[in-house]
Amino acid sequence: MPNIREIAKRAGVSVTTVSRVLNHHPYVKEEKRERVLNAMKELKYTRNIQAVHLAKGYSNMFGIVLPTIDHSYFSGLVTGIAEKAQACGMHFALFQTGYDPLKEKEALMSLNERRVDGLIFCSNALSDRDILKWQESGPIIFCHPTPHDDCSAVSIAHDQALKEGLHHLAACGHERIAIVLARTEGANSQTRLQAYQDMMQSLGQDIDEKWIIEGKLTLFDGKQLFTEWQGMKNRPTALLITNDNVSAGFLLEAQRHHIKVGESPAILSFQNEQLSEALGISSIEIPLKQMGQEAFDLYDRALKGDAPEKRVLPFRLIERATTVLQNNR
Amino acid sequence: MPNIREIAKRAGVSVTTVSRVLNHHPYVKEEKRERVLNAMKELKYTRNIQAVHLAKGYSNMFGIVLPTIDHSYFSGLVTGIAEKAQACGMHFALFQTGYDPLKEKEALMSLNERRVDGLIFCSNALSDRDILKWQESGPIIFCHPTPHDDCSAVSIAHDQALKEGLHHLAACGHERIAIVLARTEGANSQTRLQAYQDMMQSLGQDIDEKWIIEGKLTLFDGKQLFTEWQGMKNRPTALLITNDNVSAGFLLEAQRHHIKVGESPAILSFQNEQLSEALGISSIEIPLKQMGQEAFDLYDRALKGDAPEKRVLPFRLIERATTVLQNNR
DNA sequence: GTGAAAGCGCTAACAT
DNA sequence: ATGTTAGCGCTTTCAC
Repeated sequence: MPNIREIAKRAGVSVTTVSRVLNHHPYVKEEKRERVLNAMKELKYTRNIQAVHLAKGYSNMFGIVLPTIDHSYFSGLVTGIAEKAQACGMHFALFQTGYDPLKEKEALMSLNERRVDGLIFCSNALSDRDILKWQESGPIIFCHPTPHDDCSAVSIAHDQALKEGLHHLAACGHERIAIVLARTEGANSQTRLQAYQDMMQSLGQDIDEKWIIEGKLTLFDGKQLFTEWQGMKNRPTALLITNDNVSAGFLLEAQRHHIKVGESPAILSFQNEQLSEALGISSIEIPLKQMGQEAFDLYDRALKGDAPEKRVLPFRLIERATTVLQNNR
Repeated sequence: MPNIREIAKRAGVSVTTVSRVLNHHPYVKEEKRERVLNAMKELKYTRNIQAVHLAKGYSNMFGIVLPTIDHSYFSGLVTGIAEKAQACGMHFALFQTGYDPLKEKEALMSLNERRVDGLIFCSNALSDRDILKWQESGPIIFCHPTPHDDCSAVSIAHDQALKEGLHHLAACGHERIAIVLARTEGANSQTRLQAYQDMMQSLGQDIDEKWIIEGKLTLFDGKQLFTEWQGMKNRPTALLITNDNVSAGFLLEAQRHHIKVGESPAILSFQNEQLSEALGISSIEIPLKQMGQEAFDLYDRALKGDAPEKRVLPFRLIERATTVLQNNR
């Protein structure tokens, strides 16, 4: 593995010139540039990126932090981030946390010790505030609404989407509406629940505490949810489910049990991936790819020193078979 | 950002001692270790991992190369790899290629310039042989059967699984069986097709060239496949589909068209993710997580200089509703 | 335009 | 046990 010193010797120039060629610096005579390029070819030179990193002080590498990549929500988000990153010649490491605060801290450690220049949090267990303490080591971007104004974030207007969803269910004739969340999150969960409670109150509907269901993320969780729903004494007639996989699991399990259409609860989902379209599940579209792209853009701007920015993306309610006007309730 | 020199000064020791403390070297007096640790705390020291990488010559970082993370096959595989990697304190970068050879080459470049110590290829467009040329820069692992004996690989016995699948379909009374592949791959595709052809011949069934279908990877592709199937003059009565998402798309589209059970073709799928269970699709289980774990293990061993190794994991045919005994064909 | 030389922050002989 | 010192391979002033 030759280094630039050897290339310099071979080409009869200084290491500086070699470095200039390497970095496309303009001030190099064409003739010398050629000589250097040839020497590189002959010696099969490849730069040692680690040395570049040390000398420059950054690595063009960032980290994506998420609970698990094995879920369409997050893999969709990552795909969007990756597209843009790749176009900029940036690389990224993946940190899977399983919502373990310790693992999230490891990602923050990687930022601290400069393994990555910055981090994009797709979802986090630690509080946003705690995470932002590490910002002096590099930019941190969130993919959910966050109240802190010293950081950039991208998201849809979750509260508004939730309200619109409830509105839709109400318009379909439902009053006994349950809400199904992915997990118990700190601040976000609170605001969402608040929106739910406000909305239900305005419908004049008391909330059964069993109607607030948390910790549902996968298809399997959705199947279980159906069983739980069956076991409820005070069954909701509609479910607002914050993830397509859960909705699909619920619906498929309902079908497997040959639940009659009239008896199955209405389902309004979030995300709108291919699966919910194929199953005819009404869903509020979350533009994941775009969200990922914007997240990267925000990261890129933060790197350049731009001021923090909040971006709110549009959502769209897509009506399908699981939410239709009810007359008999 | 203090460096070890400053820590050394503050603690009244040499940089070597600081380095030793940092690397848990045994030969350090407890008292000095304390002093160093204190100095670190006081100055809020964190090591610069880039400098460590340069000095050591490796980075404990590898790359995972795949067409897209936004597919349950690959995200499952990555999850398995990540679990093991994380347990070893290793990090990884993701390279999404979309089966673009140029992008695969970029990943190989990253290996070459030591951004990563090695690569795990989940699936590749370039030939295995071409990829292996880069092995002098670091270990390369494949996640499919490969004939080259200078590399490690993990997979299930694809050919055997395919044969067992065809056997099963034949046992259910099918003779006109189509095969649906993810894409036109070089060597792998050939051997699979060979297995298909051999098997069909032994069934005494001529193959309609339209029964060999390629380029199907997603749920959406599966929906399209149904339409294509409907349009065929010489319709197969059974489909061997190499991916659950495609199978699900096909089945759901069939259901949407109210195809009667007897008229819908039998489906035997591969992968066996939650979705195929929920939909009652017969599927040949591919132990993705385990495959990922083994892939990492192979990588780890290759790093240590162990000899290349091929690992073949067990598969399992799970019968469900889409493959049942037919009497009327 | 070009080059000498001083880092970047850490590791690892080697000497003591 | 501990310290001195020479790298690791590149970038980047600064002077010419």
